[in-house]
Amino acid sequence: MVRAAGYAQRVRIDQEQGCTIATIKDVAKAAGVSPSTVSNLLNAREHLMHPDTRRRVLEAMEALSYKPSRIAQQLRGAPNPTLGLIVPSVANPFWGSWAAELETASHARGRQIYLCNSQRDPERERTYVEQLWADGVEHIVLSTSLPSLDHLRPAMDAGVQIIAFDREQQETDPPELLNVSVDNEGGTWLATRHLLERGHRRIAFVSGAIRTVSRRRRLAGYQRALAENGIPLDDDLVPASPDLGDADSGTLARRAVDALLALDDPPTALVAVNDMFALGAGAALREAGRPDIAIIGFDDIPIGSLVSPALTTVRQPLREMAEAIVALATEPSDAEQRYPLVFPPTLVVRASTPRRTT
Amino acid sequence: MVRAAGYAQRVRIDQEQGCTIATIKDVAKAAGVSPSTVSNLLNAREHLMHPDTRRRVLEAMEALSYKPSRIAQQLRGAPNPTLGLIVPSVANPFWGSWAAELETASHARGRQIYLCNSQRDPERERTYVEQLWADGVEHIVLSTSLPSLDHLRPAMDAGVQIIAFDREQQETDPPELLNVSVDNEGGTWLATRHLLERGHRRIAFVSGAIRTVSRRRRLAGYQRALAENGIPLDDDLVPASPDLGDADSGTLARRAVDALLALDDPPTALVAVNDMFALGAGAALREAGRPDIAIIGFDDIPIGSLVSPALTTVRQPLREMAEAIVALATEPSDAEQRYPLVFPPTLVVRASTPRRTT
DNA sequence: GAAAACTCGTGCAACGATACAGTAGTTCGT
DNA sequence: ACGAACTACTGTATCGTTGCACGAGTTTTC
Repeated sequence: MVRAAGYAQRVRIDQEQGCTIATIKDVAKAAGVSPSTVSNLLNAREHLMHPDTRRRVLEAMEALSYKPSRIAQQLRGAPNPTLGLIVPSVANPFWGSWAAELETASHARGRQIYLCNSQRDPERERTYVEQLWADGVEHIVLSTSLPSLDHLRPAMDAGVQIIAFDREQQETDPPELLNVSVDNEGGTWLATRHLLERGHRRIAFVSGAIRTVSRRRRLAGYQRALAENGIPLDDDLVPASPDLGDADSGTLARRAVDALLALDDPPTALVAVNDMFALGAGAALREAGRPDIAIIGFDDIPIGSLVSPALTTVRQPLREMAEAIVALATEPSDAEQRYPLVFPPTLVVRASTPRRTT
Repeated sequence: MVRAAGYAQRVRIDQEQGCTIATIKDVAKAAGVSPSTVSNLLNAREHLMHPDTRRRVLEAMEALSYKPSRIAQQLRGAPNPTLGLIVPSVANPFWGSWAAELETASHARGRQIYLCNSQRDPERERTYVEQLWADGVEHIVLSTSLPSLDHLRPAMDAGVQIIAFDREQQETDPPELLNVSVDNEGGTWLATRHLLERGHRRIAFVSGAIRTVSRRRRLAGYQRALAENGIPLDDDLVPASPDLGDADSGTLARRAVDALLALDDPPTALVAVNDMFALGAGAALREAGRPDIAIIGFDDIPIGSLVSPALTTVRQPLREMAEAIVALATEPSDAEQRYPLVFPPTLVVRASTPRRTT
């Protein structure tokens, strides 16, 4: 609430040193016209000035290397063209890949991206949204799986368009919220069916805390596939975890694997909630001398193809989703017809899911 | 240069719908005082108003859920407290970890971070710097290894403080530029010496294009360690690559490994320019049936401990470097004495560098 | 030949917040 | 009793840009 005063001094010192940046008035003076005329030129109203004037103003702008102050423009109501992107954890390669993909799609339409790291903390999520809002950013892609988005109401009420990613629509969602996501339930269903086809019957589900919308759906897909094949659900095969796991998913996966191997009737295959858990579980299994146990991941992060055995996984169509989101932010009405909001996953079979042998 | 006009309309429509956000005038009117008084309260000048007035103003602010417009404050010269961070590739787990680390250090001092992805493109680097500058951001951490930073002169002249990361100081650098980096040359020297101690004599260096300051230094460290041990340099052991490699380092590493294995006298150990190349090379070696060849990476990304064999690597002290950088941005004079600008790396020995057997 | 229309501009108020000068009204010192 | 000092505010100009109303001078129209 209370802030130290006196920052205007700094600006004044800069000016005394001659580090001043040119304003519209400087350009106007240099060109011998009024600021209004310069503004007219800048705002596509060139038709109401003489070509000679136009040229003089352009020369003055060039000479002073003038750039309009976006802060002043924003004060007048101009939007900040930047797209905000909030992710749970940049240290997690999946979110890094996602950010890179959205960057590419956004850049193709001439919009830059500010990426923010929420650490899955709703409070940080809120402060980043308000920070972006304070900077005039109009569109925010919120990669979150929190069931409720109430903490963002103030910003949404103020007109910030929020597009949620990795979070299928909930009943309690406000109507202006858009949700773009892969079909999580369908993805783990594919994964589990793949393991069933390879002869596995005792299949575990390895995950951090199942507290997000997407993880609930992934668990549901695993359960549906088992149920459809007449395999009874066994809670022992879904070890509980208190933490969500991002950079530390290695530790969590290891703990889950230890619990599974300690069972009287351990599983022959694992469905991991994502690739990071799959990699962690794989390392734990090899250390425990059970490299025979099959593992399938979810996300298809690039590293999955570099490790050995290469990871079988469920691919999220990141490129297509990124394009849809950027289109939604750029031309909402048009894009809402062209793109779905839930995208189909695909199975990527590699070496980590061998046929059951024993 | 020329932009579509008419955005003030949007604001007006919002206001008609009642979505108006409270301004300092609204608060003043509601509290029955002048805007100046509200401003005085906001700017730590409470001593010059009656306690009752103070209370009324605070109540009005609360009732209208007023937040000062930072855009207006910035127009008056207030700084944007956000820290800008530009990285070459968020899809690369090392840069993701670095961003997360800087986020944590920065958050501890109450400053948020805008992360920008440059794709190693100087032009993008420039537009992001100017974007951040346009938003009033005063401190930018530029994670780049480009030898020249001339493209950022305009912003630096305008007073934007740039702190370069992963780039040791160059002679041509302007004096106001700060460079924070790990001792790259010392790191690969450590790595190479470790392989020598394990009995290896024929050691290759696997990298993407060696076009950045940090990679040149890493190559130099490898060469120095060999020279110090009387091993002649062999260009065949440093396969050239046209691309730098980030998300695609798997492919590049594979190509390098193929070239090395085709030699008459192939290496028994590899020094990789970073962990991503090390992982890619490891996969390629296993596929080629040569899992016996030792590999050491650089960076110590979290995944390195999850793969098998776990990756021996050179750790960058990211936490310490992040703290130093945030301190430099927050209290420059103080921090310049407390922290070094070049940080020592440490060797992390795991399973991927066995003693030479044959 | 006067009104209308067009050309090429300028002046002004506003966006929201702020620093400083100014100004009533009260209290104090001598 | 009268200026000085204090308290508790307010008025105003400013940051850089913009849209609209206005205006002076020239050309066209009937």
